[in-house]
Amino acid sequence: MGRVEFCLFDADYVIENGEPVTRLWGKTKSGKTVLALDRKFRPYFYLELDEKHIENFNLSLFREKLAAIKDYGSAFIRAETVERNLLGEPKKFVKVTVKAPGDVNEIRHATEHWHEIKKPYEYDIPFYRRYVIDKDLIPTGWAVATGDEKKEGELDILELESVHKAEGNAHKLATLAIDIETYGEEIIMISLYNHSYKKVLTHGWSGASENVEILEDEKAMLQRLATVIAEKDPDVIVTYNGDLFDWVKIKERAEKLKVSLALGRDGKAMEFVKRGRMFSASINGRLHLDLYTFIENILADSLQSETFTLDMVSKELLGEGKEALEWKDMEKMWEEKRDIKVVADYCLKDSELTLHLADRLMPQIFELSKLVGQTPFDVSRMTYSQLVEWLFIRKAFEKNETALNRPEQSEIDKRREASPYVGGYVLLPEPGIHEDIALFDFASLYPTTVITHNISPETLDKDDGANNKVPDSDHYFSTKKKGFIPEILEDVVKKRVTLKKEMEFLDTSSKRYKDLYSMQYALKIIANASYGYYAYAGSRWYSRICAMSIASFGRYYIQKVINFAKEQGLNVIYGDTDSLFISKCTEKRAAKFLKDVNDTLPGVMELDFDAMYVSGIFVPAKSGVTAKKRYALLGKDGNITIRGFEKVRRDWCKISKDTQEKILFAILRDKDENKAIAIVRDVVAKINKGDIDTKDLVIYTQLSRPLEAYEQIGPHVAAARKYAARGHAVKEGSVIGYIITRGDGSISSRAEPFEYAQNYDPDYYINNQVLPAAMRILYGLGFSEEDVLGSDDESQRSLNMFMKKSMKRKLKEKFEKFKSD
DNA sequence: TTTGGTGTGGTCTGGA
DNA sequence: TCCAGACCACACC
Repeated sequence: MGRVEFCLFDADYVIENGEPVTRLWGKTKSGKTVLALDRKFRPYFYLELDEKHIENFNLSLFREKLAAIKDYGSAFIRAETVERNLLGEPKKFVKVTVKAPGDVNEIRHATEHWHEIKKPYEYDIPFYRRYVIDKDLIPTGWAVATGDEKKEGELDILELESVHKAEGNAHKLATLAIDIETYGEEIIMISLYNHSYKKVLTHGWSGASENVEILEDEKAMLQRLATVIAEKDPDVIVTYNGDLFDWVKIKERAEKLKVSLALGRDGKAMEFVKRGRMFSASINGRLHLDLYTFIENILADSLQSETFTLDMVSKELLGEGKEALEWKDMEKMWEEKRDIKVVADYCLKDSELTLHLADRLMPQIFELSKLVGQTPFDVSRMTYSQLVEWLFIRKAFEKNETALNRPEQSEIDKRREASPYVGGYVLLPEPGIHEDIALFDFASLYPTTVITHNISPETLDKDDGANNKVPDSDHYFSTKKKGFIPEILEDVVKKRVTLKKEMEFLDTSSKRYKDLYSMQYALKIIANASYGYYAYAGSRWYSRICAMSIASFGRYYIQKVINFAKEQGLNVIYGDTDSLFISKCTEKRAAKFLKDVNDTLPGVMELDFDAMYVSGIFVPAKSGVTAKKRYALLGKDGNITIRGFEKVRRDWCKISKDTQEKILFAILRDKDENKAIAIVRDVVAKINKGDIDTKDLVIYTQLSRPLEAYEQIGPHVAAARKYAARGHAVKEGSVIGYIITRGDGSISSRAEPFEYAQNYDPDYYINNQVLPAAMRILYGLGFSEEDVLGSDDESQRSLNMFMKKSMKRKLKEKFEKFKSD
């Protein structure tokens, strides 16, 4: 009997002789790979008993009935009655334990309409996830196991006797990044990269180059891939879009060329596992991380990249992108079998960047994995709602609560039809330039509201709740017992506060700081997503009333704080949902205000001081009143924080974004309006002259639906159609980069995918791009287009196009009115 | 498979 | 030809 400690990095199961064997994949401190097998654990689910029949319920009869289900007789292992909570209420269930995972659904369907049964529960928890939850194991954390050890080939196998979670130090998983290049159907190159190994596999051309290994043909190259993976034996294989591209291609070609790619540690081939509608590439015993899915699902909102290509994301996250190599040029090099080094370097760079991204993102993924309690393979592919949901499911087990069922499609449709409820409060900003701005915001407003007011489906309208009524609503929440979700969130929020406190005293470049940062970031993601989860149509713990109540409390608190500030004679200029801006404020005054406010706030609700800003600007919207959600703030360090303006939107071209930013610097930092005007004139002149880098003219817009589904053909749709016509894959979610070219007809008809654009329309870029973005700032400061452009004929012509006369008059009226208000 | 509501603004479309 | 409203994307929190 041996005892092994290991870092648990993946879990799955296989069926042997019709019975499931749970497999835990781990890595010991000394770097040995462990495969722990549990042959005892069995799948189960619950059947809630109908109250009307509980008195007459006879378990032995029930067992007989179960045993009589046709064909499944041998599948049953146990049926027992258990008491557990359902939405906080104790209920009676039959726990049905079956032989194999595949039996669960069939038996559930066979039994759910029996008269003594009210409803089945927890029948759709995948078997290995059930295992990890029930055994209280923490993936990417440590486990200690006992059992009989044996060796099977290279693998150390442990026939599990027992397994528990354990405290453990940092682990060192061997990571390898992979990337391929294709030409038509064919794979022409594969690059592999880790910290001590760089290799490019290719075939069919000559010319030696560093790190390049030339194989006889594609088949030999794929075979070599298998041997390299076997030799390097990585725990983690990282790709960028491997689920949808690299592994799909590799599998296709391997099948076509009849190469067996036994990449798994159990000798099995890579296979695609179904996850909802998508498929993920899975290699047994190795963790395949596809960074693209993680970035798209979780990080996208916090990135400013226009597209989430490896190049763009690497530039933003690592400060280093790819070498510029045109697709067409690369194809030519392959066709002519020359410049092998150029192509090889290019391919190697992809896997290098992928590895460096993994170094950066794996800590975050692993922390999420620990927090949610599921494997990094799964967690790295989850959306926000799934992360929250799986955390809740795990906590439900711990608290003897029954996990609620996923809604049926009909129920989802019904929920989607519900009209929106009222959300956050946005205070109309004071227009113009302000100085000495203090910015405050609530620390996690919605999560702390949930905790403070015990907002949970099972506390809703329970007991009397007289002292816990929702503002502007008849609903209330019981305060007698802590709710299921408030309890979870309290844990999350408290942990995060503790981490942030420790971080304050650390050097931001230290290892410890970075670890803590990843941990608090994981907690933040969960806390922030939990509010939306209540109102999400696909949610198990769906409660619109809870969501509405949270928003209502939120409005109450921010308005309360705004009013309090005003009573104190402070100058509130703006606020959005959980924040407020106060101008003409000193740091000292801000500190006093903060303390006074927090003295009045109940529970864990807390207002935070964000920072002092030297100045800031709010400008009029098209409507004539000051625009909400659009402003710029000048920090003490001379940096500018820009929100909402064109500068931060991907559907504006770089030249207009940069121009707008320069203007904001000129106005706020240099306080030089003439400089701002000169900037605009200069850019307009350059556009007219053709003195512009075409890259700066590209407008990026995402397709939010399939190409055929559009009622209105906007520029990005028109460009996408042309792109598709040239044989490119265009689908829902694709980001189209296009340029508006010269000619007659609508803007859309002149939108060309930027790779194919032959020219650009200076009028469009002046009148519809640069000027609107620039005037957005300058108009509110009293400048007209004439002031900005001067009166030389060329500019005037542009100007007249920009502002049709009637339009000009109307806007001017609105602006005058707005100024006098 | 796409957490919620609030808000701005561009382009197209079809009726006057 | 002009214009309002619909459609659409993307920001903020």
